[in-house]
Amino acid sequence: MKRVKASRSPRVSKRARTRARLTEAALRLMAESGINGTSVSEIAAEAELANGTFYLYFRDKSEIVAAVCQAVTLAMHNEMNSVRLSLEDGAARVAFGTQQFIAIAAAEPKWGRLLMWAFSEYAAIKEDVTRYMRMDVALGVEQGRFTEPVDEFVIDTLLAILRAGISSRLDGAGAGVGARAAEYHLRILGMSAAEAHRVRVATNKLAERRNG
Amino acid sequence: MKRVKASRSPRVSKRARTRARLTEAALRLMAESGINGTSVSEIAAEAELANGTFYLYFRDKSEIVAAVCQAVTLAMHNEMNSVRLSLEDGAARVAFGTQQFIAIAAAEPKWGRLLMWAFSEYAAIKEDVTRYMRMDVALGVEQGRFTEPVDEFVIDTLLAILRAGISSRLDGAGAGVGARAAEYHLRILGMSAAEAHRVRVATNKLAERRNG
Amino acid sequence: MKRVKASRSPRVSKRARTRARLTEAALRLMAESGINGTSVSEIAAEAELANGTFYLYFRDKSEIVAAVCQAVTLAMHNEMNSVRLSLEDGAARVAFGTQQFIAIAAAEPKWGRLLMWAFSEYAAIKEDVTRYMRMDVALGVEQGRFTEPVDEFVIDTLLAILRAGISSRLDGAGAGVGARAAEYHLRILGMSAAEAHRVRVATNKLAERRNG
Amino acid sequence: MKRVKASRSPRVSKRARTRARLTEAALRLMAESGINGTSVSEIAAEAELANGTFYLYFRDKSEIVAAVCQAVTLAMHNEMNSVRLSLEDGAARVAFGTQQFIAIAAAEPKWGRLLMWAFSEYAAIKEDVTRYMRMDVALGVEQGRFTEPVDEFVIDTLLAILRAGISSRLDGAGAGVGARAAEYHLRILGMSAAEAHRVRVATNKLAERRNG
DNA sequence: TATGAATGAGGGTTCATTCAT
DNA sequence: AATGAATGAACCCTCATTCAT
Repeated sequence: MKRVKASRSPRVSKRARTRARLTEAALRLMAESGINGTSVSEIAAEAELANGTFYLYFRDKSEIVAAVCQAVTLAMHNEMNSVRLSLEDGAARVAFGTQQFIAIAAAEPKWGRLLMWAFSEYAAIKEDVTRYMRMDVALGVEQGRFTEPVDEFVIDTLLAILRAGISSRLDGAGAGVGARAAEYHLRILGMSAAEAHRVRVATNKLAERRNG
Repeated sequence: MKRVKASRSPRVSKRARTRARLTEAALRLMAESGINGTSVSEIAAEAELANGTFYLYFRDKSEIVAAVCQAVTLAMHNEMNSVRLSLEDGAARVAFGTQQFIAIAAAEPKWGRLLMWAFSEYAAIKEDVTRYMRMDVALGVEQGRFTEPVDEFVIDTLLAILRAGISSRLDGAGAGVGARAAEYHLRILGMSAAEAHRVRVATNKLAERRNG
Repeated sequence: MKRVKASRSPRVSKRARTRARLTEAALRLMAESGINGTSVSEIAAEAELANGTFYLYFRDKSEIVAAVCQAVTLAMHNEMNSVRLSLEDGAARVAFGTQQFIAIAAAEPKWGRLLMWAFSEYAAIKEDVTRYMRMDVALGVEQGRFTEPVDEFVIDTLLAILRAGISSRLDGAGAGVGARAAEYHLRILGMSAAEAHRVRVATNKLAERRNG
Repeated sequence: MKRVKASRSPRVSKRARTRARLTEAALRLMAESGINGTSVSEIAAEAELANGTFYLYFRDKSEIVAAVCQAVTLAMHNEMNSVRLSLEDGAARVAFGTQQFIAIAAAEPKWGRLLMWAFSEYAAIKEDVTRYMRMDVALGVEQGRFTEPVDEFVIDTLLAILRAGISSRLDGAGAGVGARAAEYHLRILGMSAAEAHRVRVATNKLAERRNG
């Protein structure tokens, strides 16, 4: 099981460790039961801390929600960054990022499920998730790979598709869904279905080589 | 002794009027604060009724949620049906339906906002909303207008885009968003951006003629 | 199924018939779910009457409880009176009455169950049930059949045993329980176990003859 | 960090004290108004605590009911155990136990009244109360003191008599009722009235000697 | 006589948050 | 830094009873 914040190394202060325990506890519970479905007391209990201790680390419940969501998206970005940033083609980056993001959410369902809840119950998640997406799309636009003028609504659409992909996979759909979401992203950005398919397949091969 | 038509306002029974008052109150409040964010007492108060009266009309809170959501989607479908069903081309129907659905949600923001909340907090809404969508897509597929194989994930994707469109408009985006969402739908279903654009524009002209 | 108040004969006014419908409905429901577990609205619904109609026949809920309990105990007394009153020996009457009361409660479980609830939730039932008991015991005392001085506590004890007997039978115990309760009654009143047994057996034979 | 013994009143933890306050409040109120007739809010108020505090100590209302009933029956058993267990004759034990149980219920009317309600509204009380009774009866049977075959119905009958005895005393009857209930128990178990009387009187003398 | 809509107090329960220790 | 007891408002829901028609 991956930890959002690992390392009990002496480097990390006790305060930070306790905070991490709370964050991890919250992640476990919120992935299971949703954000509104998880109470502060439950989080404290899961972290083996007293009720009131929670408030020494977070001003209120919303603050830990933000922390958990940031931690998760950060971890997911980190997982995909090394390969993703090595791709020079913006279209390839978009394709890879989408696929990978969904794959990670499926491989680490706690993260995926938390995201799903967060999309519903914590609006600010949008910023965290779209950060990488905006960069890749902007790169592709700059490179003339996309014909669609890029604005907020395009990003919203891409995000909506990403979300649908994660949801599908968590409900049991196969990995193909990730590939399709990637192609849909490219189509939204103006590529034809055929072109999008070609890019996505090529990206996969490239990514495998970099990964292996 | 039941009276068939004896009340001062013979059109609607008192029971029906009170029920409507509750449903409308619920719609107003839920559009504003969400489904979970609206309490039964608030609904009763907004309808100027006593707390317990609510339960003479709905078995529990979930029942009024269902009632409100169905009422809204039904109303929206009715608003768009006459023109939509007159279109013979499946692609045109998809384009028109999407655009129109978003337009209605924007014109009647209570409805739109309720839908947004329902997407998050009332899973069953999906069935109500996708009903027309499935029909139009199926028609287009039958007519060979779409190349994308249609399965649950495609529908989920279309729904996600629809949702993004409504959300954008409620946040102040202009009517162009509806048109774009329509084109995105067609792109997802396999059409190129250019083709999608052509179909959508043609559909709009046709629809205007039918409407006026 | 026996009716507490039968006869829809023209003799009986409509008012009385409606009242009876409410009483019977209440009996059915209260036997099933207890007195506190049965709401006024449920009673009205079961009687196919409107909610408010109830209050045209009973001042409040407690009044129908009393009515139902009286009706049931009256019916039970009537069922056993013809044979019981023909017995001249007070001890025989006690034995027969006890046995018969339990037998009736078992044969008409609605009645039995109502009584069990009433014992718990409607103190006044005691008067209704002990009426016959007091008479029979007094007769036996007068005849010198019982040595135990009779006071309220003896009656309470006999009632408690009767109740235990009904409860047992409703829980599935066989008819033997009624016979034993009868003997226990006689023992409480001062007879030895052997004597009590003899009287009870003789009474049974006698009663059968009168019955057949 | 848990402190083993640091509070100003080291004897009992604050938690235990608050729990006791709730239990005692519940006992007071339930003795007065019955179990169903006592609300959680009333208990909290009587204990001078906030409504929600109750749920830090009991999962739900049923839990405090069980706790109160167990506490009462346990206390009553403890009060009578030292003498009762010193009696070697099963019949004496039954006689003493019954008398004593009723005497305690009368001396501590809160306990008695709670029991009366519990008999009606909390079925599980039967097990708690009959525990000692079953042991004593079994002992007497083993010793050949009782001729009545012992089964569930006999126990139910004994319990019913015990209950009648407590009820009588709470309604103002004198201590004689306890003695009579004891004799009735023996009669039910097969002893003649005279024998039962003898045993009971002898037991009383013995018990007084042990007590004094 | 009958209806049935309406009331509103009260029930059990949850939970984010505070605070004395 | 940590505890955990305590708070109290809010939530959903039930029901005996009233009243205009």
